[in-house]
Amino acid sequence: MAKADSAASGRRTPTVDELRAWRSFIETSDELRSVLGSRLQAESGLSAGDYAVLLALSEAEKSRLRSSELADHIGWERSRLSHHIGRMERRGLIERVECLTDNRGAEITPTAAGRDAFRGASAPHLRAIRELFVDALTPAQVVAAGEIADALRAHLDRAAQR
Amino acid sequence: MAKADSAASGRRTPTVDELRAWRSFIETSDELRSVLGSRLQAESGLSAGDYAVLLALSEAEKSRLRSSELADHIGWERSRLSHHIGRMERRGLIERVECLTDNRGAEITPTAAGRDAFRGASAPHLRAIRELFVDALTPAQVVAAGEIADALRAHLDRAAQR
DNA sequence: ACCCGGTGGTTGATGTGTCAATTAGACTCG
DNA sequence: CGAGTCTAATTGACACATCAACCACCGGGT
Repeated sequence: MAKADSAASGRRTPTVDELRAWRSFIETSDELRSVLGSRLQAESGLSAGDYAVLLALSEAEKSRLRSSELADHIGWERSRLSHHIGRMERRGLIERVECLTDNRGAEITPTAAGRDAFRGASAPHLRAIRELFVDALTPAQVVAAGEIADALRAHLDRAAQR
Repeated sequence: MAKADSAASGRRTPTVDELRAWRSFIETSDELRSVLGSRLQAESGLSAGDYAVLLALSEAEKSRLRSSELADHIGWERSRLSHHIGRMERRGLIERVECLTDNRGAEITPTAAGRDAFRGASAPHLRAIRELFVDALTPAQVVAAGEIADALRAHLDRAAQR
C-alpha cells in the first residue's frame, strides 16, 4: 500500500525530496546570512543589527525615531532593541535623547560617527547582496525566490492567526 | 543615461525589485526558522541545536560519534559544538565518553532521556515542516526552492574558494 | 485629587554563536 | 629518545536573542 500511501492527502510527514528541499533551503539561507554578516562586519565594523538600526534611522524624518517605532520598523521586540541600543550607544554610534512629549520615552538618533559608518557600509553591502544572491540566480529564479518567500510568509501569518 | 545604465552589465547594486526579493527571502527564512524553533522547543523542550545533535547521533553507527565528526556532520565549528555539548550534558541529554584509541578525543552519545526526547520531538517537527513549508508552496515551488538554494550554495562555495 | 490599568522602556538571567587562546595528547624526524 | 609540530577539544571573553520581571509615567474614571 506504499503507493496509495504516498499519494494520500492525509500524509503527515514530508517525503524525502521535500525534506531535502527544506534542508537545503533553510541551511543555505542561514549560511548566506552569516557570510553576508561577516563581510559587513569586516568591511565596516557594523553587525547586521547595527546596519538595520542605522538604515531605519536614515530613512526616518529628521533621522530620529521613538524607540518603539524603531522596533516596529525593523520588526524587533522592545527588549532586543533596548539591549542593542545600549551596545551601540557604548560604541558611540547612536544617542538616546529624552522625548519632550512623553517623559517615559526615548528618541534614538545616530551620531556623526554612526552616520559615517552607515554611509560607508551601504554600498559594499548592496554589492555583496548582488554578488551572493542576485548573481547566483537567473532572473527568473530571483523572481521565484521572492514569490516563494511571499507565499511562505502569507502562510505563516495565516497559521499564526489561528 | 539612466536607461543604458540600468541595462549595463557592470551595474553594481541591485535593482529595487531584486532588493525586494532579497529582503523577502532572507527575512522570511529567518522568521520560518524562528517559528519552527519555538514550536520544537514548546513541544519537546529541545532547541534546534539540540535536535540537530540528536539527529546526527541517531543516524550514527552505535549512536556515538567523535566530537569532531559530529561537528562535521552538522556543519558546526568545534567550539560551538563544545559549548553546546556542555549545556546538553548538564541537562542530561547526552554523555561524553573518553575515546579509547585517542586520549585527546571525546565520543558523544545520547542518554536514554536524550533518545526519548528526540523520538518524541521528531514526528511533530516533521509535521511542522510539512505544515509551514511544504503546504505553503505548490509542488513546483518546493522543487524551485531546493534548486534556488542549491544554486546559492554552489555560488557561495565558489566565492569562498577565491 | 487619587487610584488603576495600560504603555514605553529597561534590566537580569539564561541560552546561544564566534573568535582567539589554551591544554594535552599524537606524530615525525633527526 | 626529544624537540618541534600538528590536531582534538576546551575555555574565556564577548556579542547577541529571548523571556520574564520590573519601573516610571500616562491617561481615564470616579
